[in-house]
Amino acid sequence: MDPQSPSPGGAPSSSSPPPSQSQLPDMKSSEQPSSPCSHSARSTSHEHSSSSVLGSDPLQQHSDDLERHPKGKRKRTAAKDKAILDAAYNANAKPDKAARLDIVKRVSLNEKEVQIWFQNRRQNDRRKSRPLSPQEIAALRYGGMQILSSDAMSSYNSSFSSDNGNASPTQSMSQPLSQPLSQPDPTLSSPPRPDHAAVVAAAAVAAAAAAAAAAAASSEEADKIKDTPSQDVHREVRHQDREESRAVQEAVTTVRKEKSSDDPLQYHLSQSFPGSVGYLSNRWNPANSFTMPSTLGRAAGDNSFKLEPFPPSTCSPSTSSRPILPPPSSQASQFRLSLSLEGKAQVVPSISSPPSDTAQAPTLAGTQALGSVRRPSLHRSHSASPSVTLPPISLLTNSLPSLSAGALPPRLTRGRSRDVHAWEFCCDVQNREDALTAQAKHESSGSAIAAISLLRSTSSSGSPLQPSNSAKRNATASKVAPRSGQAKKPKLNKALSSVGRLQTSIGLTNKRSVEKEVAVGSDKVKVSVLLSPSGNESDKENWSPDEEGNPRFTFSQPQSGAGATNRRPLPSGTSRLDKQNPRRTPGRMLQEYRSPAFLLGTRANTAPAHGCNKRGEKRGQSPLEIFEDSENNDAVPAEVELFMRGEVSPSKKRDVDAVAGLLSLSQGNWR
DNA sequence: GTTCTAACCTATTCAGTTC
DNA sequence: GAACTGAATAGGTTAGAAC
Repeated sequence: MDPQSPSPGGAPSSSSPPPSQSQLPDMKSSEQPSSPCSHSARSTSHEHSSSSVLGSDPLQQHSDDLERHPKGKRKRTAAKDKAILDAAYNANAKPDKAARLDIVKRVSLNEKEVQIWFQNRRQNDRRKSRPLSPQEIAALRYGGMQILSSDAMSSYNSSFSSDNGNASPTQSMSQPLSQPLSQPDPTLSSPPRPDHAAVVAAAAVAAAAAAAAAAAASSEEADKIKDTPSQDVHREVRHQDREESRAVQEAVTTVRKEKSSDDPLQYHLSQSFPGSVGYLSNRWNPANSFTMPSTLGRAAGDNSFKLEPFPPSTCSPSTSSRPILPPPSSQASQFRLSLSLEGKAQVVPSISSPPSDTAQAPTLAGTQALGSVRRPSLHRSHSASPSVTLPPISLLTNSLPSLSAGALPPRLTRGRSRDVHAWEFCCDVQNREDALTAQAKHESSGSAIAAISLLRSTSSSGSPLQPSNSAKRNATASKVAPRSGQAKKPKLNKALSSVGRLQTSIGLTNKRSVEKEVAVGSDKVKVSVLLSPSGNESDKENWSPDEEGNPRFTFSQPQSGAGATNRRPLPSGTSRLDKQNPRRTPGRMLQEYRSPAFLLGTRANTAPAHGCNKRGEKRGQSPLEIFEDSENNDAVPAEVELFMRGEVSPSKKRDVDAVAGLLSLSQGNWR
């Protein structure tokens, strides 16, 4: 009304016009009936708006058309009008018709515009006031930590969702493997099963017993952190006030800082909180647990990987995290691969170590130097004597070093990073295998085939050679490996990005890409690439490798029967995917399921090639060969290299040993 | 009970403004 | 030019009144 009526130009007129078009329809339905009354009032009070509203339609339309359509410009509410509207809104966010009319009188806007303004205002307030989602909160606060939290979340959730089928299989897989050697290892059980908090809790408890003392300090910190998030959530919920979420968060953060020392009890309370809050708190807790350990004390504690994720919600952060951490580090022995499968295999790990390296690498990758890390990861099998296993790893590392040295260290610290590393390791393994196979081929056949394979491997992308996939893959991989720095880096990048976004749809995209690639070419190279990306998505897959350092298991799983065999790969993959997804939309869930399946399939394609062919050969031989390799490796890394190089069959055997060993262990050996 | 009207909500688009 | 904000629209739902 007031001055703004400046109607002249546009406001008033504009106000009238806009309604004309948009409102015309509305007018038909709603206003016309009421028009009589409103008209009178409006006409009296507001000529501009009333006129437009009332219905001097022709005039209005003309003006509207002229004003709006020409440029389609929109008028912005004048400051005065806005002030009036704000006051009115504060007084009553949902004014009835009478109130609106009253407002219209005081403003240069017509009733419809006022109504829309209130609608938009309410909508805007809702957006601002609605409580932040845990993810949002995490994002705001922790930023980088989000990933971890997300992972934790994903894992945590996935555990719930996937518990059904996957968990058991995973457990069965992991347990048998772990049990013989590492029954005492809470970590082994826990890692494979991010599934339930209960399991995690149990593992955490066991681990806690061992590392209780050390955990105390860190636990306190973790509790503090956890507490803070929960508190924050509560506060935010309380504050649903119109304060902007940011302001609230800031306030919360400040409060946290002040209250850094909260009782662990609060943590529980936070968990107990109903609804979103509790959910948030839970997330926070897990996330914190994850983050805290890594961030707080143990930057170096590679072992934390597995452990951290597991402890998630249920377990007290401190206890969970620490117990977990210690076992992996201490346990990290190379045996793990062979252990479960065959009693001999346990010792064999040295041979298996190469394959296991991949697995190990992921596990340890986060933790420490590549070589050392890998070995420890392999060592998971507590039972396995670390000393013996180490040599094979070194051998493996020899082939790997370039790759491992570069990228691995950085991410090892975090779960995602694990995944990435795991992938890398997987790739490395392939590379290793590739190198081996390539060498073997070159040496043995040395013929055009090897050269061709190499060429194809170099060309990688469309390599048609699937049949000889393992070899070719290896060749490609091997070639890539040296380059691997390059090729792998990109992969890593993908993984990283995906990691960052685990929760987000990105994972889906990655999966899709993977699927497509697989479906199309199923080329070895493509597969490897896919794997790396999947690594992101496939925290699942990564998990399997990471936890047990059994990427191959994952491979085998797809083959063995994505669903049927409850072995890790599927369960872990599905469960995790599911778990992560569960949070997300069901649609994602589905996609993720698919993707996992595809991924599995992809891997299966890759792995199967290795495992299947080789298995058949090796199963009979595997043990013996493995022992030989292991022994040789143990004896002298150089000898191992010699094996790799000189022995064509041995090189193949390696692949077989690694893949087949893992597969056989996971499948045949186990059962 | 059905239909109509008015109001509301959510999601989205698009223009305007700011950096 | 990108990002943000706000105005406007479209589709849908619900409650009340009229038939």
